[in-house]
Amino acid sequence: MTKRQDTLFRYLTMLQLIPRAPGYRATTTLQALLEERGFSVELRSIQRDLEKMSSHFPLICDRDRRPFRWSFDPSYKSNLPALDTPTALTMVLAEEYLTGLLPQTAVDQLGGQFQAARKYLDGLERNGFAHWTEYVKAIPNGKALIPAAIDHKVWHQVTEALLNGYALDVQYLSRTKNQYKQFTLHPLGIVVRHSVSYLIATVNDYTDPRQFALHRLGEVNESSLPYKAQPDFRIDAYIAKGAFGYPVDQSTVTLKARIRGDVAWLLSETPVSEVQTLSRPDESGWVVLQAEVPNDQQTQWWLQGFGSAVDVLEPFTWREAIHQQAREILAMDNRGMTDNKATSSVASGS
Amino acid sequence: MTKRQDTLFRYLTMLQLIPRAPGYRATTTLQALLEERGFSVELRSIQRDLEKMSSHFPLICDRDRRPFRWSFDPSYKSNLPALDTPTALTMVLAEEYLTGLLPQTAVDQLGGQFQAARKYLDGLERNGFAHWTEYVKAIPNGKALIPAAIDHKVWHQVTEALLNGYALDVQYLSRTKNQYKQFTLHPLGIVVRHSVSYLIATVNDYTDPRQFALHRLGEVNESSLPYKAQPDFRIDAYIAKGAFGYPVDQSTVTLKARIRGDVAWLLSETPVSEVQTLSRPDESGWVVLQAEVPNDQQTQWWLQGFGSAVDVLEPFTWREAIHQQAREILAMDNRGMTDNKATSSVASGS
DNA sequence: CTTTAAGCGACATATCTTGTCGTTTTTACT
DNA sequence: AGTAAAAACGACAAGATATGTCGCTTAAAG
Repeated sequence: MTKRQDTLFRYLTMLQLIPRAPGYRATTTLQALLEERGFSVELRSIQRDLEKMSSHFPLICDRDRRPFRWSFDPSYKSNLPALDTPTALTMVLAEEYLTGLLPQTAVDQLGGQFQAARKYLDGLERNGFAHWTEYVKAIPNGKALIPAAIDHKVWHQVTEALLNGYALDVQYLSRTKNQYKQFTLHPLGIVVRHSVSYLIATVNDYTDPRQFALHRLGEVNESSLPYKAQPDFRIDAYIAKGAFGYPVDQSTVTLKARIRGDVAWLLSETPVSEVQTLSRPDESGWVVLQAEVPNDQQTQWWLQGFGSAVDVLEPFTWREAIHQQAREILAMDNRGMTDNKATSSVASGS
Repeated sequence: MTKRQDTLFRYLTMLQLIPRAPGYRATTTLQALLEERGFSVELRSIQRDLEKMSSHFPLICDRDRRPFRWSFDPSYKSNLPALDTPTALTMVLAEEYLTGLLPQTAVDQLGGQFQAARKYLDGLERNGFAHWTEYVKAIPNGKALIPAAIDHKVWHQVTEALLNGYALDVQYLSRTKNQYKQFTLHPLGIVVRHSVSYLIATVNDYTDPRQFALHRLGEVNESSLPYKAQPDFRIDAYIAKGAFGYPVDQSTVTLKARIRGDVAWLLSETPVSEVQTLSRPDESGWVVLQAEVPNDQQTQWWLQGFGSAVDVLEPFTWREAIHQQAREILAMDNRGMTDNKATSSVASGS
């Protein structure tokens, strides 16, 4: 009956059934699971197999309980060991976050992992309990926008070209005219901003980097032209210059603000900075926040999102900027109520 | 010399060297790569191995070119096949996003995968080119806050308890008094909001769900008390009720707003809604946006973040809310400059 | 104290693995 | 086109391995 050449695959299957410690699988459990998968073997064989493999893999055996319990060393980095509940749950949460942040195409590439995690959780399903999707949730930060769809091939080609250093012949859908134009691009970098992905590249014979939204790329093919590198290009510097609307300043400023109690609560749980102090609440619950924060647009927008729940005291320029916005909003109010159309030119002058 | 166990390892190694289609590995290439890894075998053996494995794995063989080219079926969901460039890049981006969104403990659990991806990209390194970290970047959405640290064991225990349905004896660090209190929790759900994770559970003999920030949990142990389920609990409904400061309304409203050209550009790339129209820009570049959006706080905050670049026309209540905020900010201005303390009560009345 | 389920050692044998060699097919080069 | 080199393929023999089986030991459960 042992006609199988299956031993190798049984080994593989076994390894994938054993979780990392503190999870474990008893020898008898393993036998049952293997049986399920079409390997019918004596318990003796399994015992032998485990012994044998433990000299090649970081397997741990708990011999204190009688059906011996086997696990992987928890620090063993490999994708062989079976999923455990925490990991599976983490993956599900990760997927929930990533969908909408990364191009769907890219998320799909990790799909196998996520699928395995979901399958694992489905297997845990306990009766009389709602499906696990009913009690596990990630609330994303900020408003969820609808990410632009990127063609599978485009993502593939672009990443390959970038990392292997070759030029691409592309069709790019120009924003202004609604038609495709043909370029040869020399990839310099890739930036994913919110849910839009951009290829940074030089065009044809030019040397200045430009951005190309991946979802605007049509045909993409490896070019026969040689790749022209720009060894001095650094993506950090490029972004810092404000190429993506967020001039990033490496320097920090000291932020000082009065914040409402509920906001203070948030910030005590997730500080905005390593260096952050919150005063005791005053009689009406407001707190003074003091923190070292990056001197960038991003931070200012974040503050602005709190509206009147935050009163920025310093830096003064930030305070002024926020108040300026408020004045502009109110200015729009006056006219907005009477005649929207007519105000366009005035409002845009802000 | 020909130890049996080597065979298992060779098989494993081979599988991990074969990428998904359209990537491929030629038999001879495989031989060289195996040699590198310490397996010196005849080419014949490799040919045999591949044949054998292809009856157990979805391996594809391109027999048109002479050194046969082997790949995995691209739809094969598993973490066995070798990484390819797009996948590796995606993982690196994913890690960049997830760090700061999920508890570090949780991200560490996926660490092995990410590590493998980085190692893969390191291996591609082309000379005369900056390290890949220099040209691959994710710009996170919104301000990055510093996530609270969660103990490894806590995450493990909580997720296990939730999914396997048992009660937990915990020590919870009360926010008000700075001391631990002992509870028995009956897990109902888990919510990750920005970078803070909460366990939703009923306490002792009560039946109302409450939230427990995971980073405030000290000792966590499986309880000897029986688990008390709340079969009617639904996390979506719980969140929708506003438990996390974001009352979510399933209904939608028609948003109508005048937006500045640059904002319109953003929204054309990543629409805020499936149903969205943008007018042609007027003479000063402003555009009228019309979209079906969820009637929730999140959306309003998002709009507010744009400041004066967006002039909400409808719904009128939203417009009013935004203007009210603006007025409050300006009100704080007048007093803020003279005496911060004194204004607390006024401002907090908002 | 008894019973039962696992672990363990030993062994014989069917089965696999692997290097080798000769033949065939394909690719590459002149 | 002709030839040489490379790779695939089939076959085979020897040595290595895997597996069922049996009897004994050990630990937990009742």
